[in-house]
Amino acid sequence: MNEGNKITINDVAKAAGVSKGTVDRVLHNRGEVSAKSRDRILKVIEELGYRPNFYASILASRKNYTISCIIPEFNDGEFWELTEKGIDQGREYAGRFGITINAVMYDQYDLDSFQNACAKVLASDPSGVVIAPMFRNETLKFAKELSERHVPYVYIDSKLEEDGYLAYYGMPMYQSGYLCADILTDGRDVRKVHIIRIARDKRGLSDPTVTRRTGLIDYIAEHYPDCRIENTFIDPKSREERYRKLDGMFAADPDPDKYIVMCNSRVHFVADYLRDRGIRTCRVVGFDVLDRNLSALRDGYVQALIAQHSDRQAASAITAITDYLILHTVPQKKDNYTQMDILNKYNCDYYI
Amino acid sequence: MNEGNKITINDVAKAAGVSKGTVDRVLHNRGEVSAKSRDRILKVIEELGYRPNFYASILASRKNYTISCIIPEFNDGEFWELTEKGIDQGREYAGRFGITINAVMYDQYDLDSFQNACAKVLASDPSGVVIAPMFRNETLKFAKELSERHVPYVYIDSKLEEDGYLAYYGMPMYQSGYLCADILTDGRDVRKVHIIRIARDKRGLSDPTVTRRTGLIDYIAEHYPDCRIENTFIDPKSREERYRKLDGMFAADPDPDKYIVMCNSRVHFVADYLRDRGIRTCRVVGFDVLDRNLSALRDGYVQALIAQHSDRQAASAITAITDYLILHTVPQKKDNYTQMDILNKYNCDYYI
DNA sequence: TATTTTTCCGTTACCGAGCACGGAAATAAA
DNA sequence: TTTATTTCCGTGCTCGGTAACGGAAAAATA
Repeated sequence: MNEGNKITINDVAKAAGVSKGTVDRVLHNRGEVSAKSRDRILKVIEELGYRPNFYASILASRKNYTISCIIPEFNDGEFWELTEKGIDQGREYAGRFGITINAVMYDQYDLDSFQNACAKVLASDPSGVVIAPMFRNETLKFAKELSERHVPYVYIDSKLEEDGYLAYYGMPMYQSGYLCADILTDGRDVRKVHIIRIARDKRGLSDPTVTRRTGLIDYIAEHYPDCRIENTFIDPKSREERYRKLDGMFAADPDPDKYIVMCNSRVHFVADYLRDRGIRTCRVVGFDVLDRNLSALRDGYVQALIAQHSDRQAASAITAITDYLILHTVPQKKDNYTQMDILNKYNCDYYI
Repeated sequence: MNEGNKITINDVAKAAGVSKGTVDRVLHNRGEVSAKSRDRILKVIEELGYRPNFYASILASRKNYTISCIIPEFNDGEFWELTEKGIDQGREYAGRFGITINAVMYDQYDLDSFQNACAKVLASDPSGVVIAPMFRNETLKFAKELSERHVPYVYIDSKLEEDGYLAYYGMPMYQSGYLCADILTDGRDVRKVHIIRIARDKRGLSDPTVTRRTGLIDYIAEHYPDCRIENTFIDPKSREERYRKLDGMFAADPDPDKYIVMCNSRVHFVADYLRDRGIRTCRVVGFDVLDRNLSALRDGYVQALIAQHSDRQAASAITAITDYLILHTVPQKKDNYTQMDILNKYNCDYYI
């Protein structure tokens, strides 16, 4: 609202008995103001409820703000593509305030790559940072550096156990696993659940879906104490390997009505297998709205997807920093858990 | 982006060999410009890719834009409350551009009240209008008047079969009914579905949920050809009357495992009844996230809710008009169907 | 006390656009 | 041809801040 707020910097100056130059100096902590007039001006600002007009401000100051976004690199159709879309949305908003957004990608399986990305961003002297962290220690170090430089930063996707960040936007991981189990079992007489997991070759990598899997397992334990859980590891790089593993899984379990779940966005691997083998008797649930997952959903090889608007997470992160830089406002809530969307073949086409 | 775009009105003036005053005149069609220089200026603007700086613009022009929102009035906890929240969000966005939002409510069961609201809005000479229409003919008349005055207007919730509107934000009603039926039946052996409907005393009112009910019925017919559908009408004003009707319904149908659905936001009526009667054997599905519906969901008297972000619809509508007024941009898509959210007890707490 | 150095603050020229005002040039009327 | 009207356009002030510049007053030093 700009209505009653017609108080300008000149009004403040007049009321404080100084010139607007002096008021501007205290507004921006530019020094060269005596303690006495500083206090007086501050008091007047308070009393009058002065709020600077940010159009005038942006117009006059030829500042060049930059927000850097650090996210994992990706191929077409992969999870992080949606995040990049959100960055584009954020760019549009921030662009209106003359803020430049630049995205820096890293290999989420390579620590060096992450370090490089962080170093590059630090070197570019950003006004704000959005980060999707994958390596705990490195991120903590990075966050500390940002804090010391008073650079605001926002976590997306996941966050760390420190509290220097301006905000966090992500999904409640544990609950998403719990929810997923509920949808998978669907009140039926479930005796066994197959969790398909990605075989991770490199050690020392934090698996972001472990919390989710815990939620899943807890639900099963609470609601289906007699239900067995079986893990099958597949290789994201090799189709043949995957098919061999899944063939093995099907051979070992004679029951054709299987309950299959994946805790990450790669459920299309399972769907492809089922399609090729002509298997339609399984109930399959996975996560995230990749194109390949959606078509599996439409074709009936996947019954449900749990989705999150990771685009909105990124966009909100950029908006938060923009508002912080321009309007000097802090997000209403620091930790923002985005909703968990349940998609099936009847509502997925309207998911935007 | 404002980066490469450093071309100012002065650059244009210089390039066209006129003064900025003249450029400004053609920019705002204020006349008093010869056809010759007009064309030249237009050409230069095109060539240079000039985009006016809207900070400067807003700062200089002391215009007073107002957007009026016409929605049904409501009591605490009712459906339209969420829309009003969205209006507040929109107000915050629009407020940044010095735009005032004012909401005008009407009695959705009273034509006169709607007419009054429209007349009042027209009299206030708004810069833009957001409307949730309930009365077809009156709305058409109103829309025509707005078109003639070149006042942009946006439909929310539902729209009409004319195309003068700037945008529309709402739920796909038919599909929501279809989806609802899928969730209600849930792949089970359903023989009978009870639709609980609100008894409408006044005639001539368009029931916005009729399309939704059609989708519901179509799904049943396609997937459960032998399933019977039974309608029960209840009175929103009288609890006793409702209980009598529902008692009757339960008495007439001996099967305790009933499938019950409501196509509007009042499913809490059913939940209250079930709670009071201690009935936990039914599967109940309804619409919209009222507080009373949510607690019914948590307590297990309702199994699922189909929700829409009607707050975002309103906020988007206001954003669209704001951007149209300030940035002179038109929404990417004219018809925007918001996603249908499936809520159960495990994800409803994260629905925001 | 005279001089140098700091501290502190007012003045002023912008930023990019909107618009009122007044006047020159072109046209119409005398 | 002179005068009255139009048509058309440039000038200059404004909006609310930003920040460089320079100078007066106060403090420090000689």
